[in-house]
Amino acid sequence: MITQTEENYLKAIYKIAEKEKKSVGTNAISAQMKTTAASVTDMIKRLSEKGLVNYQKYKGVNLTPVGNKHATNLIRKHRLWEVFLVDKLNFRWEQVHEIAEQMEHIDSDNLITRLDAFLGHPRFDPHGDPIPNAEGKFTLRVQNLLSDISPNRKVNVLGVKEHDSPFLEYLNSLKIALGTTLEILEIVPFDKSMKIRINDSQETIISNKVAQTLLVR
Amino acid sequence: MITQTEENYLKAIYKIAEKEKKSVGTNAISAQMKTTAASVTDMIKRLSEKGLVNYQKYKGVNLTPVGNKHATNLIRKHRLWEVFLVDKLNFRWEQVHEIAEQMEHIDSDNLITRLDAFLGHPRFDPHGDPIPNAEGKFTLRVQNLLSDISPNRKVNVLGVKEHDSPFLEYLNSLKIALGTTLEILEIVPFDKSMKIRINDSQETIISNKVAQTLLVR
DNA sequence: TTTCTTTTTTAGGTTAATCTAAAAATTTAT
DNA sequence: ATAAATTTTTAGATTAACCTAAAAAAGAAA
Ligand SMILES: [Mn+2]
Ligand SMILES: [Mn+2]
Ligand SMILES: [Mn+2]
Ligand SMILES: [Mn+2]
Repeated sequence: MITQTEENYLKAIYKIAEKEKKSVGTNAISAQMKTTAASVTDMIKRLSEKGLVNYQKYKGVNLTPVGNKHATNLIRKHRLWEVFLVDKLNFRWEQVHEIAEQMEHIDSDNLITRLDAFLGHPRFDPHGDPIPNAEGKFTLRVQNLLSDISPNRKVNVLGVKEHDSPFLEYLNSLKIALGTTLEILEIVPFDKSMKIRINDSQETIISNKVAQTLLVR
Repeated sequence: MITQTEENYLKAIYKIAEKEKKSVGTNAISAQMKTTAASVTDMIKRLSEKGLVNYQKYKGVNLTPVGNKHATNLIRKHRLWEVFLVDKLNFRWEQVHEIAEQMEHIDSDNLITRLDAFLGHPRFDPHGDPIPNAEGKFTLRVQNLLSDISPNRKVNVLGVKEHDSPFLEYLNSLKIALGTTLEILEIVPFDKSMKIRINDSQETIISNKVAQTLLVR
């Protein structure tokens, strides 16, 4: 039996390990989970007892194969529920993350198998994130950060790296969504801000920080 | 903030109060919740602190209006999710209760409003139980126990009073579902068992205990 | 290679939710 | 009305998940 709290820790560890390939430190986890380092040490011991992480004092943790499987399954459930909320219940992309945070803990393999079929086996969620299959394998895709694209090129928005509601609402206000076409008109050398044309109509300037959160091709 | 455990207690108290109109005793709750009487006393104090139940030592509890609203809302969520599982994900009626026990705790009014619309504002769940509206009002309906119907009458199955999976599977094996027509052919005086014809075809004998769990009109 | 800084762990404590065993109150039976 | 049976509460523990403050280890800088 894995508790909801333990599941949240596993997901946090997975997400940190995703970017920093080395072993995951106590402080990084406490930041992600918004708890104290002391609480993390407690929990790490419990996860280690249960065989979900490998742990050596002062050396940080790594997910075991079992822990990794569990973490990817949580991500699978989270993203499938997000698709459900957007495709079937007409939520907008900035509204679904919080609800999916709760739904991902529902425990029923049968439910997820059926949900996946009901949704037509989606491969990406409403933020463009890949949905791992039942074995935990992710679909790979050619994608770049908008910030790495050179001027005078036209690209399509595939995803966003930030699920934060205010950020997504800002994109809404710019009429940027998944599938939107962006043409890079100009890059200001000083701060790397970009002048872009959105869907062949309005022109705007976006900061480099924003360009770094947009995945395109 | 109401915890999942507190929610489960509220629902238990509601269900007990539904049949026995007087105040709900500690033992009745401990039986329903499968805990000890001592644990119930602890929890009752907490619920009372939070204004969800009225409590006097040794006198049992009653839901306050706030507690009652919360309980009916849980039942609303539980039953709506059951409809979703059966109508949209093609689960059978004996498979959904356990999953709905988990889903009923998802906290989002917006979600439930949209789910209700997505399902076409259903008024009854897959077991024939009424779904309270957002204000907690139940649809009333003319219905009787099959055990109270006299011979030579034809009735329709409206609901079942037992959600237990083995019992529902037994009904499946008899080809009895919601909407099924039953004709009472004969009642054995000794044990009140009934000879019935199901959907104008097979004849069977069912015990009085079974006849007492079937709601018909 | 000391010394300073940061990270991590330990020590000790809290709250929610549970338990068993024993005491107290209430209800039922004689 | 007293005794017996039942119900309910209290007392005292346990476990998960958290916290603060202090100690210890590891890493970086002087
Ligand atoms: Mn999300
Ligand atoms: Mn997402
Ligand atoms: Mn149910
Ligand atoms: Mn039901």
